[in-house]
Amino acid sequence: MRVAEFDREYVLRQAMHAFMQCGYVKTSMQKLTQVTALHPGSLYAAFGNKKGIFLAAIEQYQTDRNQQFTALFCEHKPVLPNLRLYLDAIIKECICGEAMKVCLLTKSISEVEGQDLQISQVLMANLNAYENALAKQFDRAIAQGELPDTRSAEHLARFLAMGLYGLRTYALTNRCENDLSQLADDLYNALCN
Amino acid sequence: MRVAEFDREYVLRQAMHAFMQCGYVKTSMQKLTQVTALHPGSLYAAFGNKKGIFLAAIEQYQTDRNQQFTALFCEHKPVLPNLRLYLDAIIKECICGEAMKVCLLTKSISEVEGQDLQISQVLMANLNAYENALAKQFDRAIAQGELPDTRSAEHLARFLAMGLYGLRTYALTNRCENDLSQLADDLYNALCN
DNA sequence: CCTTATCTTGAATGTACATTCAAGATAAGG
DNA sequence: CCTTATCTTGAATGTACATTCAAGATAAGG
Repeated sequence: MRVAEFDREYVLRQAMHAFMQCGYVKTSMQKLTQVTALHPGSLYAAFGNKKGIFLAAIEQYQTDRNQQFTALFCEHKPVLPNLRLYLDAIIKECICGEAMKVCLLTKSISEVEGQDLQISQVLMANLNAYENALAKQFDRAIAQGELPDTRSAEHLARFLAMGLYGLRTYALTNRCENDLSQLADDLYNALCN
Repeated sequence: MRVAEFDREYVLRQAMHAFMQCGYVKTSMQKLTQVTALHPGSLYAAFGNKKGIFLAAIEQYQTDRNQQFTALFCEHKPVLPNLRLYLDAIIKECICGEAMKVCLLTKSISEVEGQDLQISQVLMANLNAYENALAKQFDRAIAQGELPDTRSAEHLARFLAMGLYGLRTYALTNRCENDLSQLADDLYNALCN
């Protein structure tokens, strides 16, 4: 007879950004109450515990990323130019100092791998889904004759996923835009030549 | 008039493995006393605090990796076959479930980036040194005619570094040896073709 | 307007942790 | 063998943290 007041998406996006900035362990409940403007009791009522908040934030992250992805790789258009745009967008994220420069999924799996099986499995599932989404695009590119069928779509997707994980990590050591753009070019050429 | 009893290298390697497994924050002093078989007082006397232990462990890690690297890429031999061996060695590390499957430097920079400037800078410096070591090898490969000089050694080193960071992260999501070997092949071909 | 189920509040709790320190142990110099 | 500087020991300390819970607030149904 009283309804929850907060905006779940807003709360989860705030939590998501905190986790991207500080990681899972280092993001304290106190910090989460600050960024969400919710009191501990409310957070625990809504999500159970810190792990519950984290898992819900991962879900929100994946939802948002999916939306961004399907908006860019819209059907009826050639794939490769969109891939270029996608790479450029990622470079931009890497350069701006914001939290979005990291991928919550890869950052988190690197952190919790070997510590929390449940979280690891959720992250692996999400990353595999991402790879499959990439493969779908390569499938389309091959079907439309944009790419030869010498390498399978899965093969290409795997390589691109690896490259993007590496690109984001590399950007932590070198934020020179030229160097990063060149790496994106190399990646593109390795896939499309 | 009494000399420290413990073996510094042994202690740091034990600490190093703990940090690789659990990360910086999640490796407790209690865990460090366990794996090093040293009491808190001794660790604090020797390294100041937890951060001091971590920085010393990073130094040990870099020393060990350097030794492994220079042993493999010995002078007087062609570079490219050694690069292949190096890639194979990394794949092996990724597949075995040990702590060595992660790179302490990239795992740590992903964890502490934005939290501790001093540690970040040490890690960045070490990763840049690694990239330079790779560039040196490509320099030699170009000079010996193993590679054309269409791309600079720095350029090739940057791409390989990115690829290896990505490969290790990708291996956390997919431990299939065939897939990883294929990725290593792709990486090699992107550099050498 | 009143009831009541549900939500919000924030102080209180217990635990895990990094760090300290005083007492005890030990090896080198004499 | 004795002295003493340094090392080792491990219990004690204070802090940061995740979580709980009882009291207060609020909105929907009647």
